[in-house]
Amino acid sequence: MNHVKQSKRTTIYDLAELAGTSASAVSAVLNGNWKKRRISSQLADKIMKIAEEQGYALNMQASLLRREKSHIIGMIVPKYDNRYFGSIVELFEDMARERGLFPIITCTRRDPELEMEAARTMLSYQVECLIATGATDPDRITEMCTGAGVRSLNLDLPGALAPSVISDNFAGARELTRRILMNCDERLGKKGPLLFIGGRGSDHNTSERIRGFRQAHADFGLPVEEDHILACGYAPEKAERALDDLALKGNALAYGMFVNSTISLEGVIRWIRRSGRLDDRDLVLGCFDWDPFVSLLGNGIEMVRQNVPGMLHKVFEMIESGASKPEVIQVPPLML
Amino acid sequence: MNHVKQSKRTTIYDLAELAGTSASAVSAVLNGNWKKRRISSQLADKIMKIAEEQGYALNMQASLLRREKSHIIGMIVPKYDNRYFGSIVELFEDMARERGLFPIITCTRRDPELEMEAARTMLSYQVECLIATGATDPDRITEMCTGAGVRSLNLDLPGALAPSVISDNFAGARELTRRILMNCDERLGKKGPLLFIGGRGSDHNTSERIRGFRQAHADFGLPVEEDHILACGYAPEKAERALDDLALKGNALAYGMFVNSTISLEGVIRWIRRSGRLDDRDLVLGCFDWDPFVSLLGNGIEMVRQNVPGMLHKVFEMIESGASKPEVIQVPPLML
DNA sequence: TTGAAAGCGCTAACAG
DNA sequence: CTGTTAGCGCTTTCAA
Repeated sequence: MNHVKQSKRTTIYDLAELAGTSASAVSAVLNGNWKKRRISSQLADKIMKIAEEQGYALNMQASLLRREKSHIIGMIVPKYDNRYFGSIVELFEDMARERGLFPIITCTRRDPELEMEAARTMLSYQVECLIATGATDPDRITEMCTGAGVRSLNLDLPGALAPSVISDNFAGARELTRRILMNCDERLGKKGPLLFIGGRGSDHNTSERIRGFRQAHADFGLPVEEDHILACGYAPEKAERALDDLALKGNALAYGMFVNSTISLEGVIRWIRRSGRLDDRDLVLGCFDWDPFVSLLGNGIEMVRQNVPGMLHKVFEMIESGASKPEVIQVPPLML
Repeated sequence: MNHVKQSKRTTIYDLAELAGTSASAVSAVLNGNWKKRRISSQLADKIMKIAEEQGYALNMQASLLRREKSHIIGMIVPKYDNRYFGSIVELFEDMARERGLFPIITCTRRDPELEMEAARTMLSYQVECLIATGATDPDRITEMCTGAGVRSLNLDLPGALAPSVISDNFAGARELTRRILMNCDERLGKKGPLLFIGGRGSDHNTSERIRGFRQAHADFGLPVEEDHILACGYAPEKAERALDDLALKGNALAYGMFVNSTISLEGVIRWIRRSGRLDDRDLVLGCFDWDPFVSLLGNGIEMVRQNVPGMLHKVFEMIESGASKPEVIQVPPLML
């Protein structure tokens, strides 16, 4: 049954026979190098017409096997469940296609093993370049790629072995913190230090943001309360639980919070609504991430939006320039 | 330079030479059919070890060219910018991998030409099956696939030529409308008819939802005001403009709205905030789509969540059963 | 202006 | 238990 399917597929030999010519002529015409081969436009037209009629579709596997370059570019991405990664993927596809590349993307759920498996699979598909977005262990991926003679780049989270394009997390967090502190003062007349919540303490972005958070406090001569830094992970429930724990310990809650992602923000808002401990009019929030609904939440939540087009332009710039030195390019996020 | 890259790639011939054996033995071992070929576990171990050391990666192109089945499954999807399509893609990848298939996904931005181009490309990559999700012209895609002897399925939006798995839009919309009407009554003491906003009147889902919307009105003995059906498209700005137009025409705005997607809801909420015409306490909303932030908006917005796992299970069930008769399977959405 | 032929890396008979 | 061999469909010299 599957054999039938196979034998049904039209090949260039079929077309050649129908056109009374050779496979190589068909190949040349189909690839648009018929003027280089000085094939008569008569023959070219005839071949094109027959291909059309037969619904011919190239067998990419055969073509790529013979060709020297695959024109395939791979990307791995942790999740599709927020606007940030969604827009990265959508724009990446577009930009790749514009450049005549075929993008393949896969989601690895922040799982190091899945990341490696996905990377290996992409190498099997002969990707020319692999972009590791938000990878938990980018250097292992780079090593694997290098071993196969394939370039790799890191996006969103930096690695030590390949070029990395990331947001300027320190500066962004410092400015966001400054704004939250100002809002606290203006809206509530409070000058207390803030709470930091969300993210993984072990990942570079979170630690840079914590550094910016501390710096902004220092800029105002404010202390940072150590137990108010809650890098509790990304899932909404984790943020909820962390806030519960803090409240249980009887710690005074801050008047303002720096939330490390929209995903964590979900949990924070849910906690606020649920706990009834604080009305959201008493609380000033800021979020290092962007989602259109957040601005509609109506609490004057400050947001930092990562500059996705800016970062992807950098990525393709480096791909095109052939850069492979492990430098870190920081792209300033947009303050909204 | 690229030639260097190529020649660096280890092949099974290299491994065979290093192991002092033949390429076919290496192939068998690497594919796990060495017991079928009764290769000594000694040799098998040796080959595995060498492959590991050399960082060998299969050349999928060569493998697929020779194999009869590609194990590649394709999906086209309109957008990545909302939770619905995000979760479809994420779960689809998982379920495909669980079944030993390699998923390739591409985003076609509701553009019929891009859809066809993407489908053609996927055929070139020898997909065994193509899922057209929310396609603007699913039947053209099916025709193209059929011509190449490839199966296709429609998801989210139905087609006439292939099996389709969609939400039960009529029943969902009817129930959602009922709830909005009840809320209007309970919260505002109003029994007036609702406004329908968002979507494309030409697409099946929207027209089914409008049918459910009408039916629910009929159930209550209410009229539907024809100029209150605004199938203005999906983008937030379109919803905003449509509401502006309606207001400009001096039409009385409804007390309740049926919003056809979260994307449209963005525009609706923005319009409400901007226009100052109505405070959101005076307005009852319902949305045929789900987003975690919407429940946090605090206006008691009713939502219908499409049953993504349910739909994808149906999809894979049909793939596995080999179904190709053009029936439409309706999966009830979840009422939240 | 065109065709014949080699071979990309792999798999699956088949022949030991 | 293992190796040799014939292609999969295509691109690309090379020869005519």
